[in-house]
Amino acid sequence: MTQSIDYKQLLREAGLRVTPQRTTIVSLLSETDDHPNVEDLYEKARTLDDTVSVATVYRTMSVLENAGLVRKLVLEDAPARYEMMPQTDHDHLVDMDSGELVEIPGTEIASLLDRVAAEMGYELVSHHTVIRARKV
Amino acid sequence: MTQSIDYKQLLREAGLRVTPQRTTIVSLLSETDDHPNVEDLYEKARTLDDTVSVATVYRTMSVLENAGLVRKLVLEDAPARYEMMPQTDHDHLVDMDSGELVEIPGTEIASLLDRVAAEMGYELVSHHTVIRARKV
DNA sequence: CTTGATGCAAAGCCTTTGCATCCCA
DNA sequence: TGGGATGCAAAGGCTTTGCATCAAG
Repeated sequence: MTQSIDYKQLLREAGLRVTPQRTTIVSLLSETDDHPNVEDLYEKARTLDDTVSVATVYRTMSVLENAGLVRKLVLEDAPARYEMMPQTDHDHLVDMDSGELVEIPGTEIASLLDRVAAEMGYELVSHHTVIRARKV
Repeated sequence: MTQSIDYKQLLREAGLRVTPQRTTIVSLLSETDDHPNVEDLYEKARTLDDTVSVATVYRTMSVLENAGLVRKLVLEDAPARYEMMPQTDHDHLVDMDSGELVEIPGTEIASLLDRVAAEMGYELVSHHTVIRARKV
């Protein structure tokens, strides 16, 4: 059982069509610790399958996001980045000096926001928290 | 002493040049409860001063943001919105049904994020939290 | 086969910028 | 009067889309 098959199953189970392009993109995104943007993914995908187009990367990210397989990270003054939907809930911190994107582990933030939303009469659907910070 | 003068002083005290366009834009932004985007501001400004250009609105928002007078709100799939730098710290909630942007009062979120950053060895510079939610 | 997926290139949207002119300090 | 601010229009960066073709189911 190759890893490739796992990614195909992931797509299939989400009710999505399995194409070589989608399989390539999902495998790249699954196997990186980065939070790549579309250009990153496009360039890496090209080295594995030179038929992939940027349009397909964009369309695939959109499809994957709607299917709940991928999370889109919207940052200021930079193209969106993506990560596979995290198993362990986390938020993000941008190191202002290096530009690095660091994951903030834990559900502490989520549960606070959940409570805050509830207190305002809302049910939280999702949240987006980005901290900009510098190393001490 | 008119309000107009207050806005001019606000600019002057920030070390910025006082121009009719900036004064108009600051007054509009100060007197609204909305969180207008550039287009909103441009259209409103036009009704008061038909010399204002979109480019100036963009440049003014950038200048005001750098001066710490204005906060930029970056949202998904929508142009950035702006608000005068809040006196009372707050975050934002997007009502997914109405599209309305609601302010979340209090510093509870900020202090949690502050602590979280510190625990990771960082000093928080700013944070950006947007909750997407539905009315219960 | 039929319908959705893809590649390509063009278009779209928001934002920035070059340049000549203007005007605040 | 000098340097920053403005208007205009063009360009830029990221993303979406129309259309013909392709291929998954």
